[in-house]
Amino acid sequence: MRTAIVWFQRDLRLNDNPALYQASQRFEQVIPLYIDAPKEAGLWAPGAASRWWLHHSLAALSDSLSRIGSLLVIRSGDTEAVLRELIGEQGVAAVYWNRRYEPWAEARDQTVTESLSATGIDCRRFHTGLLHRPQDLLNRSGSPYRVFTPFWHRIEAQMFDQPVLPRVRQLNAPAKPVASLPLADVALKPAHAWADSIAAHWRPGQAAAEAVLQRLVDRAADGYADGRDYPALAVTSRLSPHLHFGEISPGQIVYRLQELAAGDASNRQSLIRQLAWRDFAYYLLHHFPKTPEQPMNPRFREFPWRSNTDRFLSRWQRGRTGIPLVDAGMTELWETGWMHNRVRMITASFLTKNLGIHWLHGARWFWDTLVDADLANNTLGWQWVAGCGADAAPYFRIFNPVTQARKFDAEGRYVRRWLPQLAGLPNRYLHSPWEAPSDVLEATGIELGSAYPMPLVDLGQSRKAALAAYDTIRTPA
DNA sequence: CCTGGAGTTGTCCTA
DNA sequence: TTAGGACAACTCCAG
Repeated sequence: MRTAIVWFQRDLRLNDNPALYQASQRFEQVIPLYIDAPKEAGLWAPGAASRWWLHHSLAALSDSLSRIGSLLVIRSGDTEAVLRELIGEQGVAAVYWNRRYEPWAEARDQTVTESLSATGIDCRRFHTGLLHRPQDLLNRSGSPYRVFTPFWHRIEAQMFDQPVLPRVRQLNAPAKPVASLPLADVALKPAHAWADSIAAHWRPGQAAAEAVLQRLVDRAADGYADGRDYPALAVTSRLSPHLHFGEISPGQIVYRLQELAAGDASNRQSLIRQLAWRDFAYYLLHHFPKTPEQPMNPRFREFPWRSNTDRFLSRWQRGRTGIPLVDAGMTELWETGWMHNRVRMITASFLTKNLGIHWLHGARWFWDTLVDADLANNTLGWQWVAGCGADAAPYFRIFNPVTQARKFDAEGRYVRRWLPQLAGLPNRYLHSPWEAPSDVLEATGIELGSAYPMPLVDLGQSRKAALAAYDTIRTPA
């Protein structure tokens, strides 16, 4: 009986899973394995929200596997040591897995492959997490793209060329029992009561991911293209955490989006572009592997970020800046493990530009609190906002959170949902309560400085300070 | 080889 | 009230 290990990482699904599918076709016995080895990711070991998701997603995967005659094996420790141990126990001939694309993972997987192959183990890595392999695309001068639009023009025509594999319906477990840690023993689930709050908003696992996609297609992604900028509307796909953990593949999403009728072409196109952005984020991470910590634009190494961050940073983290839209966003993040995309840009712009705090502090907080925390997307997003990344926002583009709120949350539905203490304010003052006359504040019983803070900084002054700071690193004319 | 246009997500001032 | 211009620098590519 020939036996293979299928090593699960960020591909926690039975559908369209090439490593699992190929192993199930070629081997009589398959051992599905998850290895808990957070240290191997260094600074980017999963944060608290990711661990919560991972715990439940592994439970769902384990349940799915048990329905097809198999069992998820969970082990903890150094990846290569764990693999070797299991190979020895079970006389395994091959290890199959789907690639992940973070630089630390690519380096580790290369080492593991070389080492196991040297001792006669057949190691096979499959490509399924992205629509395009990062190393395959270069511009005409042979260097990596740094701007999204040319990258998009290059891949646009191929977006639909994605094979989708059938679900694996049966898996033979090895005759000899395989020891596994109980999921609860792998310190994934945070003890905070905080986890209960996120749990109310999400259902991890492949089945839920497919239901989310099905609903998106059924609604014909109704209003996505026009509505995705309005945080009070529930038109975004909310697929991001499912995609991050590979409960669904980008190929499956593209495949299903093709069903949308011609009348929904603009919604479909908008969604497909978002998947292209995801590919672009991984593309940049592959070609510029230091960017999770280092600014892509070297000039920003000299940028005068605020040195003492403590007071401002913690107020931002907990949504106590005194700017309602920023605080609403940070509250949504804290309570649900997710934040609307436009509000991510606005809260990030406020941290980096108005508070002058290094984008890495923001990236670290998002990393810990987002259920969809993803190294490529997080890095691209923060560097873009800070102005130091690829295709970045120009230095003068500083979001005014009040202007943005009046434009994208005109009725105040989003701010009132997350900051109920301000709900009584009339729309006119909701987004800038410090401008409300005292009789309006009294009538609504809101005391600025206690029930809700005064603004941490003056928006106009801090904007000017940011422009002056950016001026110090501009090239001389 | 050179040149010009265009580029996910903005703000503010002026006329 | 609203539209237009200024606010960089750089990347990529079509012509």
